[in-house]
Amino acid sequence: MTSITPPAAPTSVELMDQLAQTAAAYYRNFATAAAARGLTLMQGKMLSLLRRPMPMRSLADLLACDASNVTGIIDRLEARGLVRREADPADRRIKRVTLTEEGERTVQEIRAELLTTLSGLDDLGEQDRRTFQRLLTGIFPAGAA
Amino acid sequence: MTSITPPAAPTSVELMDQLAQTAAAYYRNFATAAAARGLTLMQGKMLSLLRRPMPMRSLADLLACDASNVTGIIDRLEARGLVRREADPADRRIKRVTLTEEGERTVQEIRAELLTTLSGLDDLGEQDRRTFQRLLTGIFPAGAA
DNA sequence: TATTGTTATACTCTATAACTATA
DNA sequence: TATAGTTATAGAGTATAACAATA
Repeated sequence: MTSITPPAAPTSVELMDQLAQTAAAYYRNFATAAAARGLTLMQGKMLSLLRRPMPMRSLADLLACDASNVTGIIDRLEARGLVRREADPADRRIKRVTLTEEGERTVQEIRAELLTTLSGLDDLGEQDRRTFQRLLTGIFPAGAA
Repeated sequence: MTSITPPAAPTSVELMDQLAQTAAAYYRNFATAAAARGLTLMQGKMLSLLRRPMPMRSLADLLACDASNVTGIIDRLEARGLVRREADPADRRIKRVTLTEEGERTVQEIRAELLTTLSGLDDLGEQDRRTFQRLLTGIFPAGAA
């Protein structure tokens, strides 16, 4: 046998553990970028969701949390001038949450800083980028990701 | 031009957004598995770290949080009989946190349930497994992952 | 002097339940 | 009746500061 044995492919459990490490690192870096602007992780996540004006209810659904939590988080973001509550002309029960200009700026700063911590992404070739996207989208059953 | 244009490879920003989705899905599933045993996300994470007995201080470092937080979380896990505080014979300042038998069982149950939500992993071939591991370990700079 | 762990404090996040305004 | 959002409440996570015990 002169052939070189390739390294064993990782098991599902090993991949799960690696995914846990990566998910933890992602949130650690996200929280750091948010904290640099005086925001908590949840406040930063909330801002990141507001690419378009959205009802409080939708934000609760996206965060998979109770609607009552959103009230407090939006309260604090509004007090800091990062978001606004606007009336929905079509349904007066609904309040649309909108980013202010400072809110937009803050989101962009957080995303830019996070992107620098993900420097490894820039070095990937086209094939790796396609594969990575396919793998990331495919590991959780439809609807869970 | 009769050739088929391949789909454009995702940009770094698109991959970052996909990673955010996947990280969120991971913790959502983890929290669900922990909640099924009456545990919070942090309590579940703490148990998962205890593959070996560890000083409180090490747990704080691994969770990237202040040491004072660990006291409360371990208090609640100890009150439920899932962990024990043991003296370190070599350094009496240190308390080693150890899983009880029920704690071990609980960790294994959570991991098993989480693995079923990651059913997509089982379908990956050897090449995809190697690539996925390489990509997950490479996107954060050394020390941040 | 430095380190480990705890306590006290204040703030944030979280789910539950009850409430209002609107549909 | 049902839905959107708020309030009140209690429990959990979080950082800061101060402390006791040990190194």
